Amino acid sequence: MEQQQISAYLLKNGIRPLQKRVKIMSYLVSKRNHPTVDMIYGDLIHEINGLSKTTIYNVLNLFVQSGVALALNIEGNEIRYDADTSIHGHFKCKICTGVIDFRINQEELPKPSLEGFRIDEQHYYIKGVCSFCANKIEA
Amino acid sequence: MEQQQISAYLLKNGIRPLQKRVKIMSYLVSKRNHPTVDMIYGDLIHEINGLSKTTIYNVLNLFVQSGVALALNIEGNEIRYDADTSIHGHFKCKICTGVIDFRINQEELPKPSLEGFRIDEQHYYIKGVCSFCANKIEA
DNA sequence: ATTATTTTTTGTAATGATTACAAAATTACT
DNA sequence: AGTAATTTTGTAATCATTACAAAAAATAAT
Repeated sequence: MEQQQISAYLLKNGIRPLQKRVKIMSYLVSKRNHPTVDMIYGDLIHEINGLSKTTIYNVLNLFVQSGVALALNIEGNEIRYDADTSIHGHFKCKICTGVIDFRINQEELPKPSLEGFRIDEQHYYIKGVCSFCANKIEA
Repeated sequence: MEQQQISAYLLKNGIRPLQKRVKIMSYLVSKRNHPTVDMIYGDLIHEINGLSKTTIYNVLNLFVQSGVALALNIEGNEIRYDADTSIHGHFKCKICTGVIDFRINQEELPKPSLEGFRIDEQHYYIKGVCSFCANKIEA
């Protein structure tokens, strides 16, 4: 996606499209790697002059509050971020620690009997070993 | 559940049923409140003489590794523990911060197309506002 | 354009949860 | 009981995240 499109997207969601915000969203959208703050920082520090880790925290919190990113809590010690806010599941491999998406439809998700509850977010996480790592173990 | 039953259950899962382990498992099973370590510590410190928070961490990690407890990562800053290892979902209320179970069947969960992946754990979390808190807001 | 005002970013310090580790205590074995 | 192995304890270290005030940047007003 072009920076222009990113800017328009942020603006539409009530976020002023400042340079660093656009770059961070751009990173999320293009990489699709469900990064931690450290991963984003490690990559963007080379690209953005004088970037602070605090800024990444600020911007990501803003993104989550504004609904343009999801905070994934798959493992207790790290928060990962995802710019894909549509319904989908996440698989985390115990070996390579990578997180990958898998498609699910809203209709597929179980409808819990939660009478009178307001549902804001639905998260479906699977943990295990990905096929690539499973093959390596066998071999 | 009686302490005897807890002991037998732990033993069956390869965990030596030492006193504190039995008490902590007993707490999880009877309370069913998806506690954090601090919640467990705050409650059991009165009951168990000279209990250390580190012990709770050790024991819970052992429980999770041995498969007799689940670590829930619903929110990034806290791990909650659940002795119910059967398939079920969790709802976390943003207002009262409480976590409650809801029933789902294995068959209801979507079957992702993850060819060659080994699936160890499935977690389904919903965040929102529980009916009790929703009523209070309206009123 | 220049200045003033608001918003954002920065950097350091504080917080809070979890882990590391060595000593003390407990448990199991002979 | 005596010894070895395991567990628990308590403090210190670590790591991710947040608080906060100063600096910088962006926006609005003159």
